[in-house]
Amino acid sequence: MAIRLHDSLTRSLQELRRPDPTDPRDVFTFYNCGPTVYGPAHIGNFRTFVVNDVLRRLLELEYGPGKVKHVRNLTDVDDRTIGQAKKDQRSLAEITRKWTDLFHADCAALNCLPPHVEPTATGHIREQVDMIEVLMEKGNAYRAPDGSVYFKIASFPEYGALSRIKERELKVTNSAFDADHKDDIGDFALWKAYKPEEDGDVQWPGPRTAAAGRPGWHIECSAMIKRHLGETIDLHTGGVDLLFPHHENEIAQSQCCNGTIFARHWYHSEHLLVDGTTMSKSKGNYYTLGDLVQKDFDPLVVRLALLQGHPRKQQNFTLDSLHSADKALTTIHSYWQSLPLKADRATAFDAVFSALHDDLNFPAALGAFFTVINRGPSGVAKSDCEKVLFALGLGREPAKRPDRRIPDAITAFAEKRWAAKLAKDFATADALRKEIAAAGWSMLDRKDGYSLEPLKKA
RNA sequence: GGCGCGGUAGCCAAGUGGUAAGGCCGAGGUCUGCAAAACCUCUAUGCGUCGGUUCAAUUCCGACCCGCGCCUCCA
Repeated sequence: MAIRLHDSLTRSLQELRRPDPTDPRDVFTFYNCGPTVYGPAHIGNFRTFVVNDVLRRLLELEYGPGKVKHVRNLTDVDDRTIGQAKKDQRSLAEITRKWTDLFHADCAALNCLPPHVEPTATGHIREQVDMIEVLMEKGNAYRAPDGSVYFKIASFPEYGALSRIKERELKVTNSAFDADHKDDIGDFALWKAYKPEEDGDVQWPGPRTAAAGRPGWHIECSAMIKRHLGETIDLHTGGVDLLFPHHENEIAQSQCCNGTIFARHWYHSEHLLVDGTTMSKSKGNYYTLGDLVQKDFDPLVVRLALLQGHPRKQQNFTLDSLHSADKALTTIHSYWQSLPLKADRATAFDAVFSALHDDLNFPAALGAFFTVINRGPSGVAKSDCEKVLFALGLGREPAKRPDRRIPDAITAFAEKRWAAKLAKDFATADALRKEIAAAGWSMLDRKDGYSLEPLKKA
């Protein structure tokens, strides 16, 4: 069953290329623009990474193990990382290490598979400089008076094909234009000359004839892709906001440098919104995974919530959607656990996969999944269900909520209530239940005993 | 202004030229002293508004209203 995905360049549904199964060197090459590690990623960022994670899982299921190469970068040098290092009075490396570690922990909590390669911008300075030099030699780039290097978009007639931007509407003021020493407002930096007052000790030797400094943002992806995946890749993905200018610029750089098609397929996922608007640090209206875990939500619940909207549609994130996902996940897992090992209906979940393969239609896939669930476990094999759970990345038991020590007073109340209940003194038992609840705990009775759980926060 | 997306039950959300998947909430029920959990049943004659095409439109076309995103920080 072929995987079809919306392609941003042609704005149509296109089948993804299937690598030759008999040629071990022929793998599907997949690049996903990663985070800038200067602070905690918010769940809007994670929507994109979760969507890409499901995509990667589907590709591996479809093409077989070892037939997909997934690369996702870490942007560890740019205005924001440098700015954060300066603000915290730490080295750039310390700052990016710190936030990279958190990012990895969050990804693991969300059950995202690590990409096969996770290159960093600072680890590929040489590759970036090499590309810039080629672009300068070919006349696609020029040195500005301050020693920076800019890409000349006039040298690339196809510029704007992805974003359909032909004439740039000049919302930008002329002062910004002048300050950047560009020939044209649309030109963008490949290399930024070192500025002692801003850049601290962050600098590298530049391309020939250029000043020392650091790479511009866009060139890192072009260079890392070339290095790890080759000059032409099968799929390039990211959030919609990267479509312009980032991806447009990547195309310009790579195609001018390499003289070949850069990416066969472009895919962009839409934004997660909060209160009907994009979440951003400047608005302060964002949640991190940590925020939600503190509210007692399992990261896997967050993952399910992120899968409840179509990835190419904006999705409004609410705490309510988390409660909904929490219940739904419980149902999914209890169904999964109830399944027999063997079964006679191997095709039970076909509708789930066809929805997934049809442009990652998560809502339809989840709908199909629950339709199977509602039919009951009869005839459905655990292993088939596990394949679905693997694709969705929901296949592990929810992490135990952080065990909170049960206060002795609560234990005492519980013991008393249990005794009262056994003695059929229900009035006392009910009163004690209320006491326990008022203290923030919930007493769950079983046949032969009870357990205590903290009441969920709202 | 340019480019793009969306408006489907209380909330979220898929979808089709022939009269609406699924999840959450809610209601009722079974089961347990109660509570929780689990399981069963029920919940849109209607899909932003107004026109048009059609035997038939939520689905196609047009206009309009409303919301959101991007237009060089941004998943």
